[in-house]
Amino acid sequence: MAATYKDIRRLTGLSLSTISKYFNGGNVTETNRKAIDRAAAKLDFRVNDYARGLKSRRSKTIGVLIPELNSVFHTSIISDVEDILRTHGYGTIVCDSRLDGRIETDSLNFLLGKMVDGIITIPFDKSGEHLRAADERGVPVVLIDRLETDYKTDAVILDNARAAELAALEFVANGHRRIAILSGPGGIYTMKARTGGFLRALEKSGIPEDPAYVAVQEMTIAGGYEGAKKLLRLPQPPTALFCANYELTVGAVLAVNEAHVAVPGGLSMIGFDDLTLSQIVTPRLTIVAQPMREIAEDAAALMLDRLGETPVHGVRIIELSPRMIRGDSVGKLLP
Amino acid sequence: MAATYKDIRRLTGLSLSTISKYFNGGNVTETNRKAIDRAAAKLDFRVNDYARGLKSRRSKTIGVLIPELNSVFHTSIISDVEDILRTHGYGTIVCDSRLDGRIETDSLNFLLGKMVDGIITIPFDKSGEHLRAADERGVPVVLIDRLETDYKTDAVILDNARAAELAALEFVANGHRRIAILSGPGGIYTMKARTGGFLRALEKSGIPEDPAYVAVQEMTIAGGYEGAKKLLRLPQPPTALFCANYELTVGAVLAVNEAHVAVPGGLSMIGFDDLTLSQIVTPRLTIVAQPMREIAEDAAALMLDRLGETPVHGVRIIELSPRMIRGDSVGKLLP
DNA sequence: TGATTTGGGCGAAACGTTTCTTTTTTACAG
DNA sequence: CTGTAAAAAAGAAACGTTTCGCCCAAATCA
Repeated sequence: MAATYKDIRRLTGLSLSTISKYFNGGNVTETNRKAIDRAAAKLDFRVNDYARGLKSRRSKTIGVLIPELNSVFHTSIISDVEDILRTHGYGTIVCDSRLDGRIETDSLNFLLGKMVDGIITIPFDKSGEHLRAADERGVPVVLIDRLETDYKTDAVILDNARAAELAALEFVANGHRRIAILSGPGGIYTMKARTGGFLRALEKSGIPEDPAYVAVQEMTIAGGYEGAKKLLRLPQPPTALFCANYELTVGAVLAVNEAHVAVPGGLSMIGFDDLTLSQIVTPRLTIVAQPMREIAEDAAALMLDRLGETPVHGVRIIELSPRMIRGDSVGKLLP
Repeated sequence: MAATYKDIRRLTGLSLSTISKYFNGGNVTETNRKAIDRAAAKLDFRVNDYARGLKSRRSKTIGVLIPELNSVFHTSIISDVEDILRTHGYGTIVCDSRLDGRIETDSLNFLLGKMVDGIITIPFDKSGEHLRAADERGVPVVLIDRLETDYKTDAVILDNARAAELAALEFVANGHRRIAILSGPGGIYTMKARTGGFLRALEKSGIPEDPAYVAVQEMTIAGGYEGAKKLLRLPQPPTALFCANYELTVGAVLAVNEAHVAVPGGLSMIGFDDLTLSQIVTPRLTIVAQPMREIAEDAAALMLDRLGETPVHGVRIIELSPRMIRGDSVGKLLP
């Protein structure tokens, strides 16, 4: 049976309010502090979060809602966010929506039921309608990676167009003209922005859009593999390939390796996200990297701000800049 | 402001107990059912989990504690477990211990504070000491993938020795003698069991242990990559390589591809876990597979059993059998 | 030294449910 | 119709905290 304040009162003779004050960081005389500590240790006491949450309407917990647990980018960011929030005394509850809008709504409500103080999410639903429930309850929401069409709130995102542009310009600067992009469904915020930015950059460089060089696949390793295979099989295969996210990059690398296409001799490649793969593959992959640590830090900071005493006005959207990390996977094409 | 039973009482004239009964699946007259439904909809009412948890000491929530979010095997299993529990009315809270024993203990206490009804964990700490806290609170624990040395409780694990044996025998049957294993630290339950099983099987087949052919690395893609490189650089490189987990397999495939070693011509390979990679790589990888869905189902079932009315006696450990999925990555070595 | 501030301590009333007990209604057999 | 058993509704007391207003003693000031 779990111990309560009453048990501590029994052992110390102090009042419940004093005990409560102590466990909430209030001031208590040295004598009482020791007495409570001793009693708590003896009883293996732990504050009952439910009673506390019921009364105070705060849980010191942040809900984290992401589309799937199987995306390395997502889980990396989330892990960092967790670490930061932990140092500020906040626990985190992670839910994944399994790429299902209904589950996403359910999970959000589950989190609200758990009285989370805030919600950090990489949204899946394209409208953000489900997030209104948080709003109505006064629970702040911070978006990561993607904006919603109908729901405006704090967010930290990448300058996706710029990221894709970096890749496009690198290819162009090296003399490439047959440049392909391997991307995800246009319904996904990031994919749309990256594909758009990529094609616009090419166009500005005088390379018209060629639909054959735009491969759209599921954002999975398998999708990347399929997409790359398809591009390689074209009668006029591209000389350069940009992969618009991490999973697509991994899949493409596998396909290219397997087809014994030399990189960069036979194909120049630029991947996405500075995660394991790009760090170990040879030749070292040139990648467009997101400042992942910074994303996590900014998201956590936005949330902690909202949770602070002083009210924050308006909506703050932080757009971070990508940077290119040059490896040896882009070759110069002689005219 | 969130609505409460009292608001529903105001709209329906019913008593709190009737309303409570209804929201807990009790019987209520048709008229009242409708009235409550209408009021709840109008008020956007949702039961307050904290009040409910405080009173009933149950949360309809299962805590899930895993070492890291970045392991595909872990997150796949967890996703399945979540799905199953969801259909039984249980929510899940996922925590990861970031491969840190102290965080693991903290997270466990966090979960207990959230009044989880049970804990499903892939433990990281080798003793399981931290799990006693759950015991003391009467919260059932189910282990997945790994057993603990000092804490006995329900678990579902793989017959790891058998899994490794399958691989070893396959190599032997194809005439291989220079057989290597790429494994993880001996401190990890699964790695120890797999390495042990592998070496014992070889020994029984008359192939003595050769330390040079046992590569121990961190269980990451980078670790697998390093380990495989090292093995390939040996003066007498192995003709066959078994990778003892998924991340190691991915890393090894990358290294082998990159070194332009033909599979199975130059090296026969057997990987671990039936996840994306093995499904898409060419030549199709022979793998030792865990019945992942079954693991998830059994773990969920063990937990639901403990949560049921009828008390369950003793400790149940389910050991599942691995199976081999033959691809084209193991070649016959002529004598 | 008496008046005033300061701050720890106390008691009691919530918070929104569940649950046990008691009362009322309903259904139905006699 | 009446009497009775069963079902449904009502009433009231928790659950373990936080928080508000108040009291008191010690410290500070004039």
